[in-house]
Amino acid sequence: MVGTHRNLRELLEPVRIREIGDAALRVVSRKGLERTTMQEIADEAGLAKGTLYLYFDSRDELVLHVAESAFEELQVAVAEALARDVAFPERLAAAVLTHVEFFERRRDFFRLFLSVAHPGPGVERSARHSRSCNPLYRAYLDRLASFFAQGQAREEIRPFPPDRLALFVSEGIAGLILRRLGETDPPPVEEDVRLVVDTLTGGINARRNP
Amino acid sequence: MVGTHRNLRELLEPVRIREIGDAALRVVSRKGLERTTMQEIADEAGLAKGTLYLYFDSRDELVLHVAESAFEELQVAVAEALARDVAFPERLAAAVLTHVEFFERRRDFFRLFLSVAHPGPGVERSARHSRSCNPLYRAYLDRLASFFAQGQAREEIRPFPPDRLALFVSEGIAGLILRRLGETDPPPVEEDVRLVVDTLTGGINARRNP
DNA sequence: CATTTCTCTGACCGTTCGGTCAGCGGAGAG
DNA sequence: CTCTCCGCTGACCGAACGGTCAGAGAAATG
Repeated sequence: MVGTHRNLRELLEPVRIREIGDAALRVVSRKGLERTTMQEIADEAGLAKGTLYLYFDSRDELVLHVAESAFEELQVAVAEALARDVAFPERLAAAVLTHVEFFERRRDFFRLFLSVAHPGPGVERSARHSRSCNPLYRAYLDRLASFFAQGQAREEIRPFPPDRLALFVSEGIAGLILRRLGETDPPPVEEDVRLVVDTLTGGINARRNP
Repeated sequence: MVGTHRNLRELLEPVRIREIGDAALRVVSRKGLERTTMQEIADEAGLAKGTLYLYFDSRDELVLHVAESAFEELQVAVAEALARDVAFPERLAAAVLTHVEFFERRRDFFRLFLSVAHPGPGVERSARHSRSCNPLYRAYLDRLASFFAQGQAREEIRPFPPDRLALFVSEGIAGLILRRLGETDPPPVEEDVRLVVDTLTGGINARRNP
């Protein structure tokens, strides 16, 4: 019967895609994006290399798919924190906390996040690795920038270029997270979050009147 | 005469090492560290690939040598700014300015700086690319951290963990520089420097009484 | 049972890269 | 002019990677 075949394929394909994607994420988190090979993803997924090409046209397409999924997850989490209708410093704190906690939960995604955020070469494109996922990081930064712009419109924060500010903050946080992931026993999340939030809200100068 | 031969070799070796190192830096700045090949460095230096191996044992050793030279140059520049005996915010501003200007002058080094700063893989070592240059970035961060620690001893800045603060600031600045290098017409250096310095000294909150 | 129709496999291919080495060619010595 | 020395060359090698494809093998069909 033909219907059975259709059902099997339609049921199997999403499962395989998810299996392969999850395996890819695990391998990337261990080895970094550049050193992740199709063979290793296949081994991790318990499949043969050729099978990967039944569900993805190329390595780049696979990476792009995984990156898109993970970025969307991050977007949703941070957007939720930014959307709460509370005072500005609280929203900022919530966003930073969400950000750090997200990568604490999804350690496997952070390496991919970094690889996507920092485009490999400068001018010369045409890599064998996906360059096309940059827009994902751009979109992520834009959301943060518009948050700052919104605060500036309400005259709650100083008129720095919002995109520059977003970049500075985002990269600073990413640096802390990267360090955390390398530490066997990182300090509590709240400590790093407080550093960022306090610095941003009040600077690093000692309080004259505590 | 034997002396002539000795002189030639002793004179030639440092020159070749410098030529090859400079060529490597140029190629890395164009293509990124991962995509820089020995063949391309050789072409850039006007030599054959085999010649590189007369002066360096391996690709990793070449990269390490170039990274060490460049990091030392950066260290000297920033240390100089940090050493001035002026008030704290001024020293900070000078350091940030020096940092940004250094990479504005030495664009060719920044890509290598990034590759060295962010260790490729997480746990698994044994890459074909040099992992041994991480200490260079660590040393760089330590200097910045001790600057903050010094300020804390004088109770001029708040008691955040100095190494964390250094990391946050350093990565934030690096993000801004990376953006600048990608822009065809970046804003003046002073603008980005002011963003960082003002944020660090006073936070991003709008001044209540300007 | 044979036949058809799937998914899945892993040996294989072309390419790229780090690294090697037999030998070239010019400069100096006799 | 010949011989020796030596910095330099680039063809070559093996390893590793992304990607392919003929066919194995299970499952459904008759």
